Amino acid sequence: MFDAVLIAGPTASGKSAAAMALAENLGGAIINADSMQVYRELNVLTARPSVADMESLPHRLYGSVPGRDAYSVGRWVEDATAAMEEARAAGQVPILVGGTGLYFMALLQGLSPVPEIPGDVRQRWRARATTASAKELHDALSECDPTMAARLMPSDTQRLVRALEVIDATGVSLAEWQATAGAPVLREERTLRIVVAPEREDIYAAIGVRFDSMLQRGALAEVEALKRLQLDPRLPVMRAVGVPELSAYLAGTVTLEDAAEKVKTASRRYAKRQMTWARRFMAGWTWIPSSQSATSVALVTEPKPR
RNA sequence: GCCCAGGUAGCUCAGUUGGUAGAGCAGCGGACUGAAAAUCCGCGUGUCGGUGGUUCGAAUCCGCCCCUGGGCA
Repeated sequence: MFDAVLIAGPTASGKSAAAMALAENLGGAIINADSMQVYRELNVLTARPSVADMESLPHRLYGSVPGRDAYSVGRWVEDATAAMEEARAAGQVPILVGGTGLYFMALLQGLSPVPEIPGDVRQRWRARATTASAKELHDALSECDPTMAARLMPSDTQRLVRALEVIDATGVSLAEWQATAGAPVLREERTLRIVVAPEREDIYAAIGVRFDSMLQRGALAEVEALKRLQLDPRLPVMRAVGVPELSAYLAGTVTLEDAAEKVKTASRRYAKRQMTWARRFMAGWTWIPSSQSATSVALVTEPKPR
């Protein structure tokens, strides 16, 4: 049997249904591998599994983190590792499903052992990034860490900030930290790896339909409740696809129609990025092109248990 | 029916005194190690509504026709 099953794929591809089918067949526990479905406040907008689904089969790491936290790959690897152990202890096969490619990579390759950056250092650079231009950040990085400065695009604010906080807090270049490979949590050959990837036009169509139904099921109320928490707009929850767009509508800046179009566009672009990632890093996985993934996945699992 | 304003990239529109066209958005490709649903990089040929004409040369000037919007009857 496998140590774990990994199911990746773009948004609205039908991964969750595939995971459900598999979990049922194998006696598995579903573990979330999606950076946004972990947030408590985001439910309909992130297409989290329904309450009925979560009750019928074991699910972990869904809505387990408060939006005020800035979650991270590092924390997820820890959480997922613990969740997998719990599943195995209960005699269940861990089935990790989600759209966050980086999370799967971290599990399979491990994360370089970069020390945790103190909150105040982190805050300082992030605050700095809101006032300083990318160019200024890049200049600052060139001063203290020319290696990373040369490696990064001078416009890549987010990575510049990361490089800055690391050199600032540890005195060592992020390049140097990353030169040390991390320890994989899972051995690739002991996993079943599946990419659910329907035709692009099918995904795009599904995205449109799905968002319309999200509106029906209370996406607006969800964003309204989130707004009431008055969280820092830079936090990950606040940047989930749909949150900024629907907030703008609630603030009266745009019509609902325009906001909805924007959300769909953002989702399409996200799906496209996910596909790029999958082509690059998941080439050796089992690709299921059909959107009838639930049944296909069940078939894939039968042939070769090794 | 007449008058006016338009018809240029999938969409919204630029296009100076005629030298065969370019922005934004969309779309496509790519990068990716603790914010990753993030962040960033790259890609612009399209009967310039149609058709005749003027000209060495027409998206640009002229005629006719078609379509859209507005006005007058």
